[in-house]
Amino acid sequence: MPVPCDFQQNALLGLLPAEELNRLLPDLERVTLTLGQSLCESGQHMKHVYFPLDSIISLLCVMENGASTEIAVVGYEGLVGVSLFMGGETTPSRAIVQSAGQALRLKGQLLKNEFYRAGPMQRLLLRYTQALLTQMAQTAVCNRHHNVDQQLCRWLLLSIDRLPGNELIMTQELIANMLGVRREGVTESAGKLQKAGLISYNRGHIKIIDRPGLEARVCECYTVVKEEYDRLLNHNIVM
Amino acid sequence: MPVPCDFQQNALLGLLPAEELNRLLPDLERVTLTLGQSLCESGQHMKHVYFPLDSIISLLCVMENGASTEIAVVGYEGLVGVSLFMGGETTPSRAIVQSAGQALRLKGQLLKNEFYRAGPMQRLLLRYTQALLTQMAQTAVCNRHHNVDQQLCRWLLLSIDRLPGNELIMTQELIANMLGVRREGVTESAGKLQKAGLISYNRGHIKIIDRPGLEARVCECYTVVKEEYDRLLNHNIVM
DNA sequence: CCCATTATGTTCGTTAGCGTACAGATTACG
DNA sequence: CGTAATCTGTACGCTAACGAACATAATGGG
Repeated sequence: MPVPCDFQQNALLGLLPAEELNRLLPDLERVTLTLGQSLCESGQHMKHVYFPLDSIISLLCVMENGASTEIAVVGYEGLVGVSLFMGGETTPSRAIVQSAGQALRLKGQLLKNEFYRAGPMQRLLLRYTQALLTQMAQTAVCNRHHNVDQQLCRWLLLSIDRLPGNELIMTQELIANMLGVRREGVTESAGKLQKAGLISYNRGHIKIIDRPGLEARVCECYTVVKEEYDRLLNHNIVM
Repeated sequence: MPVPCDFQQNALLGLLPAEELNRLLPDLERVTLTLGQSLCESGQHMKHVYFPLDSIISLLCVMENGASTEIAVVGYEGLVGVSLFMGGETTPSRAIVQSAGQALRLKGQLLKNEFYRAGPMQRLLLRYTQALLTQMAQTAVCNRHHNVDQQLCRWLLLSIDRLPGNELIMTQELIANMLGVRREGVTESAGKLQKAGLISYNRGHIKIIDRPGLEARVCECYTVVKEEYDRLLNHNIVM
């Protein structure tokens, strides 16, 4: 008897018609992801795709000298492993667990089988991939034109949107890696936000106190991405 | 009697099996694109998709204040309009003709019909979209970590790879818009390249003199993108 | 409880790129 | 041909972010 899976916590799975969902359900395996765990190294084949529940995964572009930048973030609204059904099998980016938690995983081949039925699952995954495209594009322009203060706000909001509570476990060092800036820069920006009473943190625990305040400071990039996700994945879709 | 179309100039079309190609051929319409022409405005529905032949199209992310950054470039190796078959119909980015020339265009609905046959065309377009994802991701990290000199080299190489000759028609002002930097910054970087004997230009005409020299100066981002395109689109693919 | 480890705070000189302003130089066009 | 428009070159002060170095503070394992 299969352990009951709260698949609806993942928005993509929740959008699937019952028929498709029932086909997948027996093969969805619940796993616990730990902070810093790698789900996918650059150029490596993935055995599984992951549907996060309350965990968050960062997609990072890592350069030869070790410097990195987050190009997208994936939570309950998405899945990790689009390259499997897109046909390339691998990607040059890494997938790192940014916030520990649960996810449902599925063998890559089973996802591909479902995808190639060319039914609702395919259309859903493609729209999700387009949303991911938008997030990457907006990250590129944000990296170019906005300062660390704004980017930190964006990053905090994107993260907290994908978590059940209002607290995240994350050091400034790690945030700096994600944003591709210095740790000291994050310390300074975070200090401003704390002084303004928007967040409070100590040693790897960041609490969001005044979310509207953060939204008032964030650059447009956050909103653009959020609205595109809503448009592509959140409304009544003819499957 | 249809005008013969040199469709093979477009690599995507050239990779299609005869059957698929013959189905599309009658509906491919040759058009001339002029510098600066917009093929797609942010959030607007596209009537057609475009398969560039010798033209180049820039995908730009434009912000509220008018500042912009190029997030990807499309030439003979690709097509403009992935959002049509990805299901979102629109995207928040603009598509601007960066180098005048010819393209084949196809009514959006016809492309979608072909895509939904779930055959070789679908698999090809999806792999192309993944290549585009990589280009965007690498652009994001390049914007973060590399200086204008390196980015200009990358931009020049990406452009010249998509052109028949070794000359491009492009002012420094426009390059600055693409890279999302000041015009003066481009003037300075281009001056260095000219002094080093790698390029020569005057008033909107840039000639590549020493391509290996450019490759020696460019950041890894160029190579990563190029190799990923080759891997995804250039080898013997089981259609 | 102590000490090694890890996280955060602060400083300081350096630099790349910005914004602005303006001066030549080339082209387009009436 | 001559004037306006466009393109390119150069200069200058300013700022955000960098790199490096070091201080303080909290945590956790022996």
